Amino acid sequence: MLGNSRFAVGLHALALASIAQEMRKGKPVTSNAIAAMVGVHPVHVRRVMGSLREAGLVESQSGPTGGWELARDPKEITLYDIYLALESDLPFEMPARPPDACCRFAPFLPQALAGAMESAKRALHEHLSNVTLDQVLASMEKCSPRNGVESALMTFDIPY
Amino acid sequence: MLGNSRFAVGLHALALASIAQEMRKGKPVTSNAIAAMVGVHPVHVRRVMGSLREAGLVESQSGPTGGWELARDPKEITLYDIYLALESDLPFEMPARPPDACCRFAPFLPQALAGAMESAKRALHEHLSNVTLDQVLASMEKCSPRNGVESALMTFDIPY
DNA sequence: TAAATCGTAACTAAGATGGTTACGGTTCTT
DNA sequence: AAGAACCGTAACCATCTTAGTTACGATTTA
Repeated sequence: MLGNSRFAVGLHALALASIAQEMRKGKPVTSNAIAAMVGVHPVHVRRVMGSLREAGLVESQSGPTGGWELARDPKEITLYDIYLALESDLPFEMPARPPDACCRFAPFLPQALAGAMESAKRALHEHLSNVTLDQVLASMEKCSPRNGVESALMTFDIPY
Repeated sequence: MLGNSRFAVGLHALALASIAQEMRKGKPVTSNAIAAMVGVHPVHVRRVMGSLREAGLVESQSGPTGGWELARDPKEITLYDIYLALESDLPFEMPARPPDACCRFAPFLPQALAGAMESAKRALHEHLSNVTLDQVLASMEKCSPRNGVESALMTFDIPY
């Protein structure tokens, strides 16, 4: 586990924003709608989306008719972009140890360990930066009957 | 970050046990020694090592001359073995949402999201299961001058 | 002006993490 | 047999993270 749900929430929200953008031009998705659909608190959504906005992935608008919109083409948003916007670091960070607690018999071991952690991060980075939001959405269409998506769109306007 | 230090601590401890095994046949490493070298509390070390023992990676012995030893050849211990022994799951789990909070406009989206998470886990799994403890130790020798390791071994018996 | 939205601070509850102490069980040495 | 050096584990605690909740202000639309 990641310890938190920011990545999953952010990915879900971006997917919703992307679908909404395609289906209801000009009407952004609100935090409340995202929150209800993702199953978390609207304030939590705004916090996550705030990070995504800082990263330039979404834009927000106040007022009625306001909400969240993608700031980029879904083809140009990778899972790594999302991860980086929402988490301080990839997993497999070496925890910083107090200097005097350093391994006393070999300063080379921590270095080798850090190398192993780094290579895990690299592998992950490589994968995440090769999957786009667009691809995730495409996989949704693949695993659902066409009419399933159609009818789903009909209920997109239900009030939350 | 992983949220905790169990993986790093366990990897460090296993590396120490492996080196000790090679250098001081029959004299296992104690929790206290590991704790001092890794920079954490001895009880924390025993907790982590306990999980590694459950996974069959190490064995422990009580009494004076007791301590921790590898239960397997370092060539037969992968980073994935270690990770799995110490963490409940790889990162990128989809958080379980309450059923009635499920995305109401498309049950297919969560499915697609889960697919993206799964593929990240798969990529990570593949990498971790292809790196052995042996390789990590070998990389230590590579990045240190030979006499560095030699002199390091001299101080391995300092009391903690 | 009223309503709907984002922006954010503040507070809280719950859980994770790891340090610390304590005590019992093993095993070796003498 | 005694004592010392280990591991095993429970119990307790402080700290941090996470996310829910409330509240209030700013913005924008109708």
